[in-house]
Amino acid sequence: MHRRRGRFVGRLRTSPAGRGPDSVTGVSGWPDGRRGTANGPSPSVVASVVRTYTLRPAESAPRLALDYAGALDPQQLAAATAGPGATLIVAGAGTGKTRTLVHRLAWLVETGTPPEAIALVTFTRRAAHEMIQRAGALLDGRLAHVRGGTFHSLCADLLRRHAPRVGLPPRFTILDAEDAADLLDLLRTERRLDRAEVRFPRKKTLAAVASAVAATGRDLDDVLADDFRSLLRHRDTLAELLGAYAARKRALGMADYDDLLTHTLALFATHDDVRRAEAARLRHVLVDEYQDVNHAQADLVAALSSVHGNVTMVGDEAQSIYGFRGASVRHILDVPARYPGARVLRLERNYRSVQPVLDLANRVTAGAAEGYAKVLVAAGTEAGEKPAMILAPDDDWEARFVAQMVLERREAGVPLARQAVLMRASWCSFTLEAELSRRGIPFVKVGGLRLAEAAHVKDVVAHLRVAENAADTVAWNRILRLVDGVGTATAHRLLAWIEQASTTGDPDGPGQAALALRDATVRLPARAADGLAHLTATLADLRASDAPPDQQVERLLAYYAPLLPRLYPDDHADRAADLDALAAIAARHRSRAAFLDALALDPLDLTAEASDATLRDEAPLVLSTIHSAKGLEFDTVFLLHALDGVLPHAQASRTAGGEEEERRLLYVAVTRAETHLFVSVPLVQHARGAGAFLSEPSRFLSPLPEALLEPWRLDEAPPAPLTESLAPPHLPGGGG
DNA sequence: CAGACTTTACTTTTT
DNA sequence: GTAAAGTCTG
Repeated sequence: MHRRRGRFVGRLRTSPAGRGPDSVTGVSGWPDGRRGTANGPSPSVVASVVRTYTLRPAESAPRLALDYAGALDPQQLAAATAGPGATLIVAGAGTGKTRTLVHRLAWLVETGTPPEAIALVTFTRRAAHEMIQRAGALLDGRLAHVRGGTFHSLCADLLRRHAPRVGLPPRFTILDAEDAADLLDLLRTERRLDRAEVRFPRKKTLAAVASAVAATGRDLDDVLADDFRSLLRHRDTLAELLGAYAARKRALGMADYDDLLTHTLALFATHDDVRRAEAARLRHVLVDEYQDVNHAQADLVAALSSVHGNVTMVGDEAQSIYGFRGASVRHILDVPARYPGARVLRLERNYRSVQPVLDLANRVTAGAAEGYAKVLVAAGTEAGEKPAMILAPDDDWEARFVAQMVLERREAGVPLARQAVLMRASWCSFTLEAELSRRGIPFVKVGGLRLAEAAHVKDVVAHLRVAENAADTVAWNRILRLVDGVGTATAHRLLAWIEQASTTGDPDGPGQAALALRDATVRLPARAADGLAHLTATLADLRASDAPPDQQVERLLAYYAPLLPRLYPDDHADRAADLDALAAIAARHRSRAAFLDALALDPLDLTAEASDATLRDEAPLVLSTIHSAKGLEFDTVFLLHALDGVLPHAQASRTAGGEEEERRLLYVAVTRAETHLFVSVPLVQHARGAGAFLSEPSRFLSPLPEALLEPWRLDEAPPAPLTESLAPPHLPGGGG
């Protein structure tokens, strides 16, 4: 296909002035008269045929398995079948973005792009899987070989193949956010900053600063001036500390999440042959949720598409909600400048929601400081019900209302899995979770604390990591402290020695001496001798083992499980059960290294496992943070705790643009709903200490737009504990 | 010096 | 209600 790129005709609309929602700028991205040949054979194919040959009408050749025009509306069709070059698809909420992308995948493959030469880049592995699965259903099997994954997993794969070129061992460790903070804490302590006279920022803050620098490409001074004003006084100390952090990670073969991106960029910058080879493997790059890319990710997209120049970016600047992670809408707005000649197509018809839901969504964005031109209009004709604002006395009432309404909707024919409860922060659903359990309503919780982040799981994983990379002092630090008789002092002495042993030459291979703590010059407490011997024997077994990962976990548990009662006296039994589940998950991976990568890059793997039991029963209700619900849709949506201070979060107004991002978050939540939306406000919040305080509804919803959001008051007899189980469910008073 | 115990300060979203 | 930092005891 060597058709000339379409002229840049469409443009991003960022101000309310201008064309109405009906304008079809998307289709006009095709130069006039070109549309009819979109699917036709390319001139080069025709030229290679020697015999005289009569072309069939362009519409029917080449024969495509799918009826794209029948399955898509004109804007979607233009997007799915756009020609080569750069294409930006601006897809408003609910406009069939996934449908369009899936058809685009199919179309690319049908028109000759090998599936394995297509990269589908998303922010969560779940999104990639879902899309490839849906595409697979369209074009049986052929799309399974599309390379789908997150930016981070893509970079991790690439770096494993080229690690030495950026100064990393091939078995480098991937540090998750907590590990990164732990390493920074180690450096902080080494420098005695914990005893400094002026309070020095804590490890989490340090990690946030480091990440802001890496993800946004700004220098430390700018980051401090913009986002961490209070830390300006520590500027020099921070600069030194961050330098040491980078050096230490490199010396010990560790990479944090941001390093995966920036090392890949550095690899491309210093090894142009690698960039060319990698980019040449990809005939087409598709990026979902482009409004949420950060500086490094935008550069990666450009690099990965730098040979063939075929890149499709999909996004909606009204749904940008990852500013805290370095994302900026600037990148999506800059696409026309960065990719001269890029097509900008728009999807504007909302197929998801009934109009009353969209009216509320439009109202939320109407109050934005920056105007959004988007006015969502429902494509369907179903009238729909007005969203409800539940004025609940407190979160106990809120929980009972939601549980009851969930059951009511279920009776009305909406399966649990088609309903979702969304919240700003993970804790907002604690009361509801108890209520759901009490009523036997199965649910899965997405987002928030994960099993992979639980202390006992991290303990086990740390052992595997040491077996994989004996220089991984973050993991060493963790597992040494688990040994009875080893505390901070001994651990630090050992760590220093391990670092030295693993960075200097080692005749038995890197880290062997460290692994066995052999020849350690460190004085060890006699009490710890047994424990350490047991530990090193276990590690040596693991190190030498190429048994499947689940067997390695079993071997490890023989050592670790007996420690549980001492480490976690209160709930060691529950934790032991988690670890059995972990072994089962390990069985799904082909090697220890693959298992460790998956754990670092795709922690959702574990929560999915936890839900297996409930899946056998009935597909469960979905509880999710708004962030994790991005891209999903549900018949019925409940939004919990729509309170000022929660949404917008009290902390959000501290950074520039923080509050506007919270508004977009509310917009994302509202636009997940297809037919029914319940926004609830527990008016009395229980304070942590004694007492309670009155809260206000979210400022984005006040004054309460009663024309768009119908107030409901709950009316219910107080539960009578003794007869509760006999009483039929009592309906809350509807209508206000 | 390890580890239990006490006090104090926070408490978002995720790869 | 938790996590980090500080205090005490064997």
